[in-house]
Amino acid sequence: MNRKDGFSQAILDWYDRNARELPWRRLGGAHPEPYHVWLSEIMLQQTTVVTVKPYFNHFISRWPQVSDLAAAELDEVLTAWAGLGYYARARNLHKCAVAVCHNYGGSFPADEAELLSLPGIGDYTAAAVSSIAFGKRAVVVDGNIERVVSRVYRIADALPQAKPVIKAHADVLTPSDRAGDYAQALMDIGSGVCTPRNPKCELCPVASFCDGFSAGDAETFPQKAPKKKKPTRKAHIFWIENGRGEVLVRRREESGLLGGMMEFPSTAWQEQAPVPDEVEALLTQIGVEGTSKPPVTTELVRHTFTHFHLELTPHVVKAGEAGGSGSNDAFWLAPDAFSTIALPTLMKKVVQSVFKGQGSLDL
DNA sequence: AAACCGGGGAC
DNA sequence: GTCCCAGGTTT
Repeated sequence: MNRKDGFSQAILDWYDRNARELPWRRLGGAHPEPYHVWLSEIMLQQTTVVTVKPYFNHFISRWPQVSDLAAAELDEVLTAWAGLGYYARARNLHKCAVAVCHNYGGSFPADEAELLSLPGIGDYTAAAVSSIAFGKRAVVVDGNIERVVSRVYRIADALPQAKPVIKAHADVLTPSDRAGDYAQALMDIGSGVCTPRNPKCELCPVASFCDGFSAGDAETFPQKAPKKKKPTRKAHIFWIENGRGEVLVRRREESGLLGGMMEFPSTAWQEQAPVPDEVEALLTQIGVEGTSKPPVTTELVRHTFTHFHLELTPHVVKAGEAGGSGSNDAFWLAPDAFSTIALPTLMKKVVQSVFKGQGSLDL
Protein backbone atom coordinates (compact mmCIF):
# COMPACT_ATOMS: atom_id res chain seq x y z
CA MET A 1 0.00 0.00 0.00
CA ASN A 2 1.43 3.38 -0.88
CA ARG A 3 1.66 5.69 2.08
CA LYS A 4 0.17 8.94 0.80
CA ASP A 5 2.85 10.94 2.62
CA GLY A 6 2.41 14.59 1.77
CA PHE A 7 -1.29 14.22 0.94
CA SER A 8 -2.63 16.55 3.63
CA GLN A 9 0.10 19.12 2.97
CA ALA A 10 -0.82 19.21 -0.72
CA ILE A 11 -4.48 19.71 0.29
CA LEU A 12 -3.60 22.57 2.67
CA ASP A 13 -1.36 24.24 0.07
CA TRP A 14 -4.25 24.07 -2.39
CA TYR A 15 -6.54 25.63 0.23
CA ASP A 16 -4.14 28.52 0.86
CA ARG A 17 -4.09 29.26 -2.86
CA ASN A 18 -7.74 28.60 -3.76
CA ALA A 19 -10.02 28.99 -0.73
CA ARG A 20 -12.93 31.38 -1.33
CA GLU A 21 -14.41 33.69 1.26
CA LEU A 22 -17.74 32.60 2.68
CA PRO A 23 -19.99 34.30 5.27
CA TRP A 24 -19.20 31.55 7.79
CA ARG A 25 -15.52 31.10 6.89
CA ARG A 26 -12.39 32.90 8.14
CA LEU A 27 -9.19 32.70 6.11
CA GLY A 28 -5.65 33.18 7.39
CA GLY A 29 -5.70 31.14 10.58
CA ALA A 30 -8.45 32.77 12.63
CA HIS A 31 -11.36 30.60 13.75
CA PRO A 32 -14.91 31.67 12.91
CA GLU A 33 -17.53 31.93 15.65
CA PRO A 34 -18.80 28.51 16.72
CA TYR A 35 -22.39 29.75 16.36
CA HIS A 36 -21.72 30.65 12.72
CA VAL A 37 -19.97 27.34 12.00
CA TRP A 38 -22.75 25.33 13.61
CA LEU A 39 -25.55 27.23 11.83
CA SER A 40 -23.86 26.92 8.45
CA GLU A 41 -23.12 23.23 8.88
CA ILE A 42 -26.74 22.45 9.76
CA MET A 43 -27.95 24.44 6.75
CA LEU A 44 -25.38 22.80 4.48
CA GLN A 45 -26.59 19.29 5.26
CA GLN A 46 -27.68 17.94 1.87
CA THR A 47 -27.90 21.53 0.65
CA THR A 48 -25.64 23.56 -1.66
CA VAL A 49 -23.59 26.62 -0.70
CA VAL A 50 -25.46 28.82 -3.19
CA THR A 51 -28.80 27.90 -1.66
CA VAL A 52 -27.60 28.35 1.92
CA LYS A 53 -25.92 31.78 1.63
CA PRO A 54 -29.00 34.03 1.74
CA TYR A 55 -30.63 31.94 4.47
CA PHE A 56 -27.46 32.06 6.59
CA ASN A 57 -27.14 35.83 6.24
CA HIS A 58 -30.80 36.31 7.13
CA PHE A 59 -30.55 34.11 10.23
CA ILE A 60 -27.39 35.85 11.49
CA SER A 61 -28.91 39.24 10.89
CA ARG A 62 -32.13 38.36 12.66
CA TRP A 63 -30.62 36.28 15.48
CA PRO A 64 -27.03 37.57 15.99
CA GLN A 65 -26.30 35.26 18.94
CA VAL A 66 -27.33 31.71 19.69
CA SER A 67 -29.21 33.09 22.69
CA ASP A 68 -31.36 35.17 20.31
CA LEU A 69 -32.19 32.06 18.32
CA ALA A 70 -33.00 30.15 21.51
CA ALA A 71 -35.37 32.92 22.57
CA ALA A 72 -37.26 32.85 19.26
CA GLU A 73 -40.53 30.97 18.77
CA LEU A 74 -40.21 27.70 16.86
CA ASP A 75 -42.76 28.98 14.36
CA GLU A 76 -40.57 32.02 13.58
CA VAL A 77 -37.66 29.69 12.89
CA LEU A 78 -39.76 27.44 10.65
CA THR A 79 -40.98 30.49 8.73
CA ALA A 80 -37.41 31.70 8.18
CA TRP A 81 -36.37 28.16 7.21
CA ALA A 82 -39.22 27.75 4.68
CA GLY A 83 -37.82 26.66 1.32
CA LEU A 84 -34.66 25.03 2.66
CA GLY A 85 -36.29 21.64 3.14
CA TYR A 86 -35.66 18.85 5.65
CA TYR A 87 -37.68 20.76 8.24
CA ALA A 88 -36.62 18.47 11.10
CA ARG A 89 -33.33 20.38 10.79
CA ALA A 90 -35.10 23.60 11.78
CA ARG A 91 -36.88 21.98 14.72
CA ASN A 92 -33.59 20.46 15.95
CA LEU A 93 -31.79 23.76 15.29
CA HIS A 94 -34.07 25.51 17.74
CA LYS A 95 -33.83 22.65 20.25
CA CYS A 96 -30.04 22.75 20.02
CA ALA A 97 -29.90 26.52 20.53
CA VAL A 98 -31.99 26.13 23.67
CA ALA A 99 -29.75 23.30 24.90
CA VAL A 100 -26.55 25.29 24.31
CA CYS A 101 -27.94 28.20 26.30
CA HIS A 102 -29.39 26.03 29.04
CA ASN A 103 -26.53 23.52 29.44
CA TYR A 104 -23.46 25.43 28.26
CA GLY A 105 -24.27 29.04 29.14
CA GLY A 106 -24.62 30.00 25.50
CA SER A 107 -21.16 28.77 24.41
CA PHE A 108 -20.86 25.73 22.16
CA PRO A 109 -18.69 22.90 23.59
CA ALA A 110 -15.44 22.26 21.72
CA ASP A 111 -15.44 18.54 22.40
CA GLU A 112 -16.64 16.29 19.60
CA ALA A 113 -18.48 13.87 21.91
CA GLU A 114 -20.33 16.69 23.66
CA LEU A 115 -21.32 18.24 20.35
CA LEU A 116 -22.55 14.83 19.21
CA SER A 117 -25.00 14.69 22.10
CA LEU A 118 -26.81 17.84 20.94
CA PRO A 119 -30.00 17.69 18.81
CA GLY A 120 -29.41 17.66 15.06
CA ILE A 121 -25.65 17.14 15.41
CA GLY A 122 -24.38 13.80 14.10
CA ASP A 123 -20.94 12.40 13.29
CA TYR A 124 -20.21 14.78 10.46
CA THR A 125 -21.38 18.01 12.11
CA ALA A 126 -19.70 17.26 15.43
CA ALA A 127 -16.37 16.71 13.69
CA ALA A 128 -16.83 19.77 11.47
CA VAL A 129 -17.66 22.17 14.31
CA SER A 130 -14.94 20.81 16.59
CA SER A 131 -12.25 21.20 13.95
CA ILE A 132 -13.37 24.32 12.08
CA ALA A 133 -14.51 26.40 15.04
CA PHE A 134 -12.11 25.14 17.73
CA GLY A 135 -9.07 23.82 15.86
CA LYS A 136 -9.40 20.32 17.30
CA ARG A 137 -8.29 17.36 15.26
CA ALA A 138 -11.39 15.51 14.09
CA VAL A 139 -12.04 13.14 11.20
CA VAL A 140 -14.59 14.93 9.05
CA VAL A 141 -16.39 12.75 6.50
CA ASP A 142 -19.21 14.06 4.33
CA GLY A 143 -20.45 12.93 0.92
CA ASN A 144 -17.69 14.84 -0.88
CA ILE A 145 -14.90 13.45 1.27
CA GLU A 146 -16.38 9.96 0.91
CA ARG A 147 -16.04 10.32 -2.83
CA VAL A 148 -12.49 11.68 -2.73
CA VAL A 149 -11.24 9.03 -0.31
CA SER A 150 -12.94 6.15 -2.10
CA ARG A 151 -11.22 7.26 -5.32
CA VAL A 152 -7.82 7.85 -3.72
CA TYR A 153 -7.88 4.28 -2.34
CA ARG A 154 -10.10 2.68 -5.04
CA ILE A 155 -12.36 1.28 -2.31
CA ALA A 156 -14.27 -1.61 -3.85
CA ASP A 157 -16.98 -1.95 -1.20
CA ALA A 158 -20.30 -0.33 -2.08
CA LEU A 159 -21.91 2.41 0.02
CA PRO A 160 -23.28 2.46 2.62
CA GLN A 161 -21.36 -0.65 3.74
CA ALA A 162 -18.08 1.07 2.84
CA LYS A 163 -18.57 3.93 5.31
CA PRO A 164 -16.44 2.46 8.14
CA VAL A 165 -13.69 1.59 5.67
CA ILE A 166 -13.74 5.11 4.24
CA LYS A 167 -13.69 6.62 7.72
CA ALA A 168 -10.62 4.57 8.65
CA HIS A 169 -8.76 5.73 5.55
CA ALA A 170 -9.87 9.33 6.12
CA ASP A 171 -8.48 9.11 9.65
CA VAL A 172 -5.05 8.15 8.33
CA LEU A 173 -5.05 11.10 5.91
CA THR A 174 -6.21 13.73 8.43
CA PRO A 175 -3.45 16.01 9.79
CA SER A 176 -3.09 17.06 13.43
CA ASP A 177 -2.72 20.72 12.58
CA ARG A 178 -5.31 22.71 10.65
CA ALA A 179 -7.75 19.79 10.58
CA GLY A 180 -10.59 22.28 9.99
CA ASP A 181 -8.93 23.90 6.99
CA TYR A 182 -8.01 20.46 5.70
CA ALA A 183 -11.65 19.30 5.93
CA GLN A 184 -12.99 22.40 4.21
CA ALA A 185 -10.36 22.08 1.50
CA LEU A 186 -11.23 18.45 0.87
CA MET A 187 -14.92 19.32 0.65
CA ASP A 188 -14.18 22.19 -1.75
CA ILE A 189 -12.12 19.82 -3.89
CA GLY A 190 -14.86 17.20 -3.71
CA SER A 191 -17.57 19.58 -4.87
CA GLY A 192 -15.54 21.45 -7.49
CA VAL A 193 -12.79 19.13 -8.73
CA CYS A 194 -13.45 15.52 -7.70
CA THR A 195 -17.03 15.72 -9.01
CA PRO A 196 -19.37 12.71 -9.28
CA ARG A 197 -19.15 12.77 -13.08
CA ASN A 198 -16.34 14.10 -15.27
CA PRO A 199 -13.89 14.78 -12.42
CA LYS A 200 -11.30 17.42 -13.25
CA CYS A 201 -8.27 15.32 -12.33
CA GLU A 202 -5.97 17.66 -14.26
CA LEU A 203 -6.79 20.36 -11.68
CA CYS A 204 -6.50 18.08 -8.66
CA PRO A 205 -3.65 18.77 -6.20
CA VAL A 206 -3.57 15.14 -5.07
CA ALA A 207 -3.86 13.31 -8.39
CA SER A 208 -0.34 11.99 -7.83
CA PHE A 209 -1.58 10.29 -4.64
CA CYS A 210 -4.75 8.91 -6.23
CA ASP A 211 -4.99 5.20 -7.03
CA GLY A 212 -8.13 5.82 -9.07
CA PHE A 213 -6.34 8.40 -11.20
CA SER A 214 -3.41 6.04 -11.70
CA ALA A 215 -5.76 3.24 -12.78
CA GLY A 216 -7.80 5.58 -14.97
CA ASP A 217 -11.10 4.62 -13.33
CA ALA A 218 -11.51 7.24 -10.60
CA GLU A 219 -14.99 8.15 -11.83
CA THR A 220 -16.32 4.65 -11.06
CA PHE A 221 -15.90 5.26 -7.33
CA PRO A 222 -17.58 5.22 -4.93
CA GLN A 223 -19.51 2.08 -5.77
CA LYS A 224 -23.15 2.35 -4.71
CA ALA A 225 -25.95 -0.05 -3.90
CA PRO A 226 -28.83 0.12 -6.41
CA LYS A 227 -31.68 2.41 -5.37
CA LYS A 228 -35.44 1.93 -5.52
CA LYS A 229 -37.64 3.87 -7.86
CA LYS A 230 -40.06 6.39 -6.42
CA PRO A 231 -43.82 5.80 -6.51
CA THR A 232 -46.20 8.60 -7.53
CA ARG A 233 -48.92 9.77 -5.16
CA LYS A 234 -51.90 11.94 -6.11
CA ALA A 235 -54.36 14.19 -4.33
CA HIS A 236 -56.74 17.12 -4.74
CA ILE A 237 -55.83 20.33 -2.91
CA PHE A 238 -58.15 23.24 -2.22
CA TRP A 239 -57.71 26.99 -2.41
CA ILE A 240 -60.79 28.00 -0.44
CA GLU A 241 -61.51 31.72 -0.57
CA ASN A 242 -64.02 33.60 1.58
CA GLY A 243 -65.87 36.87 0.86
CA ARG A 244 -62.92 38.94 2.12
CA GLY A 245 -60.47 37.31 -0.28
CA GLU A 246 -58.83 35.29 2.49
CA VAL A 247 -57.76 31.69 1.98
CA LEU A 248 -58.05 28.72 4.33
CA VAL A 249 -54.70 27.52 5.71
CA ARG A 250 -53.80 24.95 8.34
CA ARG A 251 -50.73 23.59 10.13
CA ARG A 252 -49.41 20.10 9.46
CA GLU A 253 -48.62 17.62 12.21
CA GLU A 254 -45.48 18.41 14.20
CA SER A 255 -43.59 15.32 13.07
CA GLY A 256 -43.13 13.60 9.76
CA LEU A 257 -43.32 15.00 6.24
CA LEU A 258 -43.22 18.83 6.21
CA GLY A 259 -43.67 18.62 9.98
CA GLY A 260 -45.05 21.79 11.56
CA MET A 261 -45.28 23.61 8.23
CA MET A 262 -48.40 25.25 6.76
CA GLU A 263 -50.57 23.81 3.99
CA PHE A 264 -53.80 24.21 2.09
CA PRO A 265 -56.34 21.47 2.84
CA SER A 266 -56.06 18.42 0.63
CA THR A 267 -57.30 14.88 0.30
CA ALA A 268 -54.93 12.13 1.43
CA TRP A 269 -51.79 11.70 -0.70
CA GLN A 270 -52.25 8.22 -2.10
CA GLU A 271 -51.07 6.18 -5.04
CA GLN A 272 -54.68 5.70 -6.08
CA ALA A 273 -56.51 8.80 -7.29
CA PRO A 274 -59.11 10.15 -4.85
CA VAL A 275 -62.77 9.59 -5.69
CA PRO A 276 -65.34 12.45 -5.64
CA ASP A 277 -66.76 11.20 -2.34
CA GLU A 278 -63.47 11.96 -0.62
CA VAL A 279 -63.59 15.50 -1.94
CA GLU A 280 -67.07 16.05 -0.49
CA ALA A 281 -65.94 14.55 2.81
CA LEU A 282 -62.96 16.87 3.01
CA LEU A 283 -65.00 20.00 2.32
CA THR A 284 -67.51 18.97 4.98
CA GLN A 285 -64.77 18.13 7.45
CA ILE A 286 -63.10 21.52 7.21
CA GLY A 287 -66.46 23.24 7.50
CA VAL A 288 -66.93 24.52 3.97
CA GLU A 289 -70.20 23.61 2.29
CA GLY A 290 -72.84 24.99 -0.03
CA THR A 291 -70.52 26.05 -2.78
CA SER A 292 -72.87 27.22 -5.49
CA LYS A 293 -70.39 26.96 -8.32
CA PRO A 294 -68.20 23.97 -9.19
CA PRO A 295 -64.52 24.33 -8.30
CA VAL A 296 -62.20 25.84 -10.89
CA THR A 297 -59.32 23.47 -11.48
CA THR A 298 -55.90 24.96 -12.17
CA GLU A 299 -52.65 23.58 -13.55
CA LEU A 300 -51.34 20.33 -12.06
CA VAL A 301 -48.65 20.84 -9.41
CA ARG A 302 -45.78 18.33 -9.49
CA HIS A 303 -43.27 17.96 -6.68
CA THR A 304 -40.72 15.32 -5.76
CA PHE A 305 -39.91 14.39 -2.18
CA THR A 306 -37.09 12.17 -0.97
CA HIS A 307 -39.00 8.96 -1.55
CA PHE A 308 -42.03 9.69 -3.78
CA HIS A 309 -43.37 11.92 -6.54
CA LEU A 310 -46.51 13.94 -5.86
CA GLU A 311 -49.14 15.27 -8.26
CA LEU A 312 -51.60 17.75 -6.80
CA THR A 313 -54.70 18.97 -8.62
CA PRO A 314 -55.55 22.41 -7.21
CA HIS A 315 -59.17 23.57 -7.05
CA VAL A 316 -60.36 27.11 -6.39
CA VAL A 317 -63.48 27.12 -4.23
CA LYS A 318 -65.56 30.15 -3.26
CA ALA A 319 -66.89 29.54 0.23
CA GLY A 320 -70.45 30.53 1.04
CA GLU A 321 -71.26 33.75 2.93
CA ALA A 322 -70.95 31.97 6.27
CA GLY A 323 -67.65 30.70 5.13
CA GLY A 324 -67.12 28.10 7.79
CA SER A 325 -64.11 28.73 9.97
CA GLY A 326 -62.61 25.30 9.68
CA SER A 327 -62.79 22.60 12.27
CA ASN A 328 -59.22 21.56 12.95
CA ASP A 329 -56.93 24.54 13.50
CA ALA A 330 -57.54 25.90 10.02
CA PHE A 331 -57.69 29.69 9.71
CA TRP A 332 -58.25 32.39 7.11
CA LEU A 333 -55.29 34.35 5.81
CA ALA A 334 -54.93 36.95 3.05
CA PRO A 335 -52.47 35.89 0.30
CA ASP A 336 -50.31 38.98 0.84
CA ALA A 337 -49.53 37.60 4.31
CA PHE A 338 -48.27 34.25 3.04
CA SER A 339 -44.67 35.40 3.44
CA THR A 340 -45.24 35.59 7.21
CA ILE A 341 -46.06 31.90 7.64
CA ALA A 342 -44.05 28.69 7.27
CA LEU A 343 -45.09 27.81 3.73
CA PRO A 344 -42.99 25.05 2.13
CA THR A 345 -42.03 25.14 -1.53
CA LEU A 346 -44.72 22.65 -2.51
CA MET A 347 -47.43 25.00 -1.23
CA LYS A 348 -45.83 27.99 -2.95
CA LYS A 349 -46.17 26.03 -6.19
CA VAL A 350 -49.89 25.67 -5.45
CA VAL A 351 -50.13 29.44 -4.94
CA GLN A 352 -48.41 30.00 -8.28
CA SER A 353 -50.76 27.59 -10.04
CA VAL A 354 -53.83 29.33 -8.66
CA PHE A 355 -52.61 32.83 -9.49
CA LYS A 356 -51.67 31.70 -12.96
CA GLY A 357 -55.10 30.13 -13.39
CA GLN A 358 -56.83 33.30 -12.22
CA GLY A 359 -54.71 35.58 -14.35
CA SER A 360 -53.57 37.69 -11.43
CA LEU A 361 -49.90 37.88 -10.59
CA ASP A 362 -49.22 39.08 -7.06
CA LEU A 363 -46.49 37.28 -5.03
C1' DA B 1 -29.57 -1.97 8.36
C1' DA B 2 -33.18 0.33 6.32
C1' DA B 3 -36.55 3.86 6.06
C1' DC B 4 -37.69 8.48 6.43
C1' DC B 5 -37.03 13.33 5.46
C1' DG B 6 -36.95 18.70 0.62
C1' DG B 7 -35.24 21.09 -2.66
C1' DG B 8 -32.37 22.59 -6.25
C1' DG B 9 -28.53 22.31 -9.52
C1' DA B 10 -25.87 19.69 -12.96
C1' DC B 11 -26.23 16.78 -16.74
C1' DG C 1 -35.78 12.15 -16.69
C1' DT C 2 -31.25 10.74 -13.14
C1' DC C 3 -27.97 11.69 -9.73
C1' DC C 4 -26.11 14.16 -6.17
C1' DC C 5 -25.65 16.87 -2.33
C1' DA C 6 -20.96 20.32 3.84
C1' DG C 7 -26.64 14.12 7.08
C1' DG C 8 -29.48 13.05 11.19
C1' DT C 9 -33.12 10.61 13.36
C1' DT C 10 -36.15 6.94 13.87
C1' DT C 11 -37.51 2.21 13.61
